[in-house]
Amino acid sequence: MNLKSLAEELGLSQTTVSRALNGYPEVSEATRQRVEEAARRHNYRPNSRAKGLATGRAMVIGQVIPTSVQHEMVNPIFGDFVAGASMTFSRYGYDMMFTRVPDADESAIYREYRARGAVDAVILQGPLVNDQRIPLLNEIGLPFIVHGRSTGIAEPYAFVDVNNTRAFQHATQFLIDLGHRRIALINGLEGMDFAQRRRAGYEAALAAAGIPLDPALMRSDEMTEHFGYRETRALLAQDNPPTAIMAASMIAALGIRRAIEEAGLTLGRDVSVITHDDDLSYLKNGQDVPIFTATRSSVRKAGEILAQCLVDSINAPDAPPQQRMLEADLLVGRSTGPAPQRT
Amino acid sequence: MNLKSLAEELGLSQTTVSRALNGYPEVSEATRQRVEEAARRHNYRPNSRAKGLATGRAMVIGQVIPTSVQHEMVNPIFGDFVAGASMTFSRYGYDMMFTRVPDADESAIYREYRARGAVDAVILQGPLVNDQRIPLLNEIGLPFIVHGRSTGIAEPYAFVDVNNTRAFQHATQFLIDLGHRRIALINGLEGMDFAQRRRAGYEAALAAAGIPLDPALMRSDEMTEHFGYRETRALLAQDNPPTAIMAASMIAALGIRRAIEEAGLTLGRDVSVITHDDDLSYLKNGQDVPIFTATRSSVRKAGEILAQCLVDSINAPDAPPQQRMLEADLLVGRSTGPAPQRT
DNA sequence: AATCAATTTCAAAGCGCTTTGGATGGGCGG
DNA sequence: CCGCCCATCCAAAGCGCTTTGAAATTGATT
Repeated sequence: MNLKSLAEELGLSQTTVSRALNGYPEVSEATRQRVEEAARRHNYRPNSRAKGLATGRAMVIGQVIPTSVQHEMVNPIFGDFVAGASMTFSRYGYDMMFTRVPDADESAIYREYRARGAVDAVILQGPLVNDQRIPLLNEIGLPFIVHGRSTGIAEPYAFVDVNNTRAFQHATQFLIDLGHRRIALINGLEGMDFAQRRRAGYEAALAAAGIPLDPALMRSDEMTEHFGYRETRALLAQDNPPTAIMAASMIAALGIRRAIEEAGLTLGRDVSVITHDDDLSYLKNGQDVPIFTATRSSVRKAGEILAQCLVDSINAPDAPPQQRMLEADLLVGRSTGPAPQRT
Repeated sequence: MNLKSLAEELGLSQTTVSRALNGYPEVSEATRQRVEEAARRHNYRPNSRAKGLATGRAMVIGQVIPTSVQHEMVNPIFGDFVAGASMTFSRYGYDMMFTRVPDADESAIYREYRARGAVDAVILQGPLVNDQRIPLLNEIGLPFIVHGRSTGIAEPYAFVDVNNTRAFQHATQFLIDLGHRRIALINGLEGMDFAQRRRAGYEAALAAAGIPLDPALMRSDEMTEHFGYRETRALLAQDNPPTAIMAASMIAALGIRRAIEEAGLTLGRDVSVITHDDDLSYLKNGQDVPIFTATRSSVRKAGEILAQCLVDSINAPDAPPQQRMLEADLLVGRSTGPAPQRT
């Protein structure tokens, strides 16, 4: 069923039927009713491509699937983020489209998106420090919003980010208040902007307490279970092992816990751990009482908010870019306790 | 840059330029070179919507984001599956599109996809036993392929699935050979087809060994860390606790391990665990030696294969539906050992 | 009854591409 | 030198929608 046959059946012109369905005022209420009824009866939906061609809008948001270059790892937050964003987008009639290419040459994808008119805007995931994708997108004129931020980019851009610095500063402070002095940081990849900010928060808290930084306590890599395990094992084998660990993700924290227990130590007593928790649906931090003390910020909610910002900015292209900061909650669970007394 | 201006600049007709770029024979090699050079120079790409409108093909594959109805949980395999599938699709010029709606009324989405002509085919995730989405898709004439299978559906349909029954039968057999007699099953949701098949494999192995089924050892629910933890805790508190556990997912297995260690027991010595491992990029089962003995089958590879099958079937619509079975490997790790002697 | 404005409807153009059904011209055999 | 065929190119239609500009209808006003 297309517009033409629907119009013929109703004895109306395509114009009138189109206007009736799109809520234009210049069509009588009686006619509108009649058209809507017929459309419903035939389950009529305007053809996406034809509509897009006529309006010049794709009603599609693009996203390059965020994989780390190193191990081709898909970002574990991907599913939940998309679930959140997609919820909002579908309410406004947008579809989400994903692309992944072998060479991870993202700039080529963006240029292609633009040239093909495939999308109205894109979401930029996993921003690096001084991420050159941002000037690129501005240059080619493809509207976008960043999930996260990029230190070192001067030009304005829209983003939704968690206040990582503050979250990690508070959390580290919390450990210091518990008497910890040897606090390790198991962080994400150095190049990632969020990792820099978390480290900054960690460092700020230590500095405020007059605790000198110890590079031997700071590790960063891709946030896998194995990374958390490996580094914790190494940390605990040191001469002067940490009594507490700040971790950048739940998944790494699982490995941290494994290493702690394997060493015959008890989480929250011998070693305290605070992790960032993206509140992933498949990896809840315990049921009622959190397993880990955590800085929590729902990535799904971030997706919803980001989608809303993007829709708004598409509808008001001349408005300045929206910038939203989300605060993480510090949830106290069973993985933290007072620093053990030196014997 | 569009076809028209490109043609004007070259002093050719749109027809010729279009043919040159699409590899038709009725254009001289010299002209083709000239056209291709100009297209490259201007970074010309045909507008997706215009091309789709003219050809009647969307070059888009749809997928409803697989969330469990119960807890709105996004399937943790989502990211890796998409990464795999998207790889293949992009090679053939297909984009992937995702939709998620509040009410999870998938049938409405499929009807809409069809009516809008938004996609050429869809991927069906997480099939249930006797999944009614399959007859629905056949009825509305939307090409599709199932990731998994659906017991009880008589009509033919295309699928790519892991041989879950055999995998779990072998794994259970492996435990039996190690002397285990009390083997628990921590399975996915009952309604899921894969859960039924895994249970069938488990039951078959027990039956073959003459071990009676004990319903007290069989649990099923959404495969979260907490579920694994909770049920293992309960199992270990029983009068006659299991000496081994078959688990349906790595994430559940993490909770199982937590419960075992919390009970002061040792994984692989006091309690053996075998889990299914989808080989998720962010949750590798150890580095060199697997942490868990596991039935492994890469969901990313499944995505690649499934995408290939779907592309093939789109290109040969009259061929019978493709059905691919993947075998899981049994990887022996450190989570299994001989059954402890009763004292 | 005639006029005018407002309301309602419509025909046709246009979005950017593919594809059908010619048109054009050069090379070849007769 | 003529006619035919093949290689090469093109004009125009069509995909299904929106939107412009104009026409038809209605009702109120003189």
